Amino acid sequence: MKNHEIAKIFRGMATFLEIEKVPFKPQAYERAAFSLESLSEDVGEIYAKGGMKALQEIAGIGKSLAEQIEEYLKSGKIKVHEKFKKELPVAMDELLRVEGLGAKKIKILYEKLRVTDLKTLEKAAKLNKIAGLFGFGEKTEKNILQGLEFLKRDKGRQLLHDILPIARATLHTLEQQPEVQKASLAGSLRRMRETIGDVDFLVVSKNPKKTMDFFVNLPGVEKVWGKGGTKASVHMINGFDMDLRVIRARSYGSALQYFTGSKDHNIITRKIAIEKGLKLSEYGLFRGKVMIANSTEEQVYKALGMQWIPPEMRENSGEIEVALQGKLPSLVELGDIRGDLHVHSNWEEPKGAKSSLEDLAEKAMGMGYEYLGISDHTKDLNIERGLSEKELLEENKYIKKLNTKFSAEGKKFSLLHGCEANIRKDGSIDIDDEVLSQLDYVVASVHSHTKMDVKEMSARLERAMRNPHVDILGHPTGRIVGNREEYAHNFDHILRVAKETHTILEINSSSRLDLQDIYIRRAKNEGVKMIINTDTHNISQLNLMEFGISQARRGWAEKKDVINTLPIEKLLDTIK
DNA sequence: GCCGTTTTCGGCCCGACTGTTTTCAGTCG
Repeated sequence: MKNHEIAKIFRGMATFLEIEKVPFKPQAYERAAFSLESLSEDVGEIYAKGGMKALQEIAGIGKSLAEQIEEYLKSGKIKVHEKFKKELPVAMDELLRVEGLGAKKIKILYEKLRVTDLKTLEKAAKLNKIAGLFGFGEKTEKNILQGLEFLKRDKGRQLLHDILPIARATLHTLEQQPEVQKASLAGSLRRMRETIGDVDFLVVSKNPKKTMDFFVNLPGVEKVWGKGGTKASVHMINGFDMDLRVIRARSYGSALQYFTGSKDHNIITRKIAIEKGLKLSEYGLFRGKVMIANSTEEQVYKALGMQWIPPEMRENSGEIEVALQGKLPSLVELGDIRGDLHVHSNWEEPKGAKSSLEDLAEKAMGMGYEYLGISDHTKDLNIERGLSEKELLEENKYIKKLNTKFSAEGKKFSLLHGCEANIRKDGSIDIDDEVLSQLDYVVASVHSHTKMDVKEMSARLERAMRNPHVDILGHPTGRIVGNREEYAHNFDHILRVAKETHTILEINSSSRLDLQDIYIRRAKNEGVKMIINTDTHNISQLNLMEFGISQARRGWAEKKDVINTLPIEKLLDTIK
């Protein structure tokens, strides 16, 4: 897809124009970049099909930008961009990551000191050359050095799974403070993004100063880098940032709406306010000086003429249009889930750390589940000591015995028995059909030979999905957030075959988060059913379900799209 | 540079904080 390449150039153009102090054009380029990135079709194809006219139908693209896109498609370059790059040949992306450095300062640093990247910046700062520049001072130079230090340890965006527990613990200690009346998570964490840049807290406090002092002295705080009357920001030793905003109780709703974002979602909501002759800020929705709505998010959205939008949807990917029409989907919730069908037990690893079937069942019952599906690895996967046909059948017998016991004890709970079979290189399954047919269900996953080309992989997945015993395609695209790229695949092809064969696509709740939200949305639109599983390898991971739920919600999935919201009989019917 | 059923011209999201250029530009979210 050329979309991202062109978007990146447009972002660069926005930066250059900002430096030149050209009014309004930077935003125009930013908007166009964002618009290209959220496009599901390749601009090359759009152009091939409909020419310049089709390009100009893309939001934020007019005559001039359409010409630039055409130029890029034809030559791989855009002249104006090349010209700007020549004028300011610096590693802009890299330098912009330094806290407090923006495009304009970077330009001065280049012109006066020939700073082109982080290395030359550090050198200039250490030689004390920055402090004397016009517009710079001692403090700025010191901040740049500290910014560079932090950048070295900065882990960048961190996994939601790692950050959420820390953030919740911090939220809890904030709530314990006697002067704190209300507190909430905000930002990308409240939207449950896959990765988190920094952690945002919102509090209402009877004593803002006291709360802020408490916050900047939390254990793990390495540096306070901003502290005013309403806001404090800290760097944590673990390499991420946390922000605290103290707000008044009466504007809690508008502040929560504002600080939850996303930025693009907010820009649109503010524009809608303007169209209605109103003004929206974190302090409220106003007509002139008259406050119209501010105490709850519901009030704010309602006054803008739309439904309250779940945070997971607030990415400016069409949610506002739908909310204005009053047609938001009713997203799947954690409470809708009746069971989990991707769970590994110690049957595959008798002396290892995995849990027994009894323990897993007990925990699942405690969580209110109606069923839990055991899906141990199968024989091709040596690392996890996958089960042979014989071992699977033994496990099957044992599970049947346990179910008899549960029912004798009057428990409304069943263990289901499946397996997570391997999809071999040629698309065959590593367990005999005869044995597969005796299980309640089969999850099939790719665990090997992931470097195939699209065509081979498509044929491989198709063959697996066409196996009549395969019910669920496990972690369908093979990605692991921040760790492994998805393998080459054609998602349209996966969807087509899944639809035809009634194969269920898994939403894996572990750090795979596979399917991704954009794929979930496409599966939903095609009517392909999904299942949210945890892929539990350790009993505590049964709790990961909430991450799969948030992923599903970010993909606009509803209860009806997710089969493990069904009672057991209907679930088994659907699988068959 | 884009956009429009109030407009083809005149608008374009909003506010806090910092440091430095004593009144505001740059940066951030």
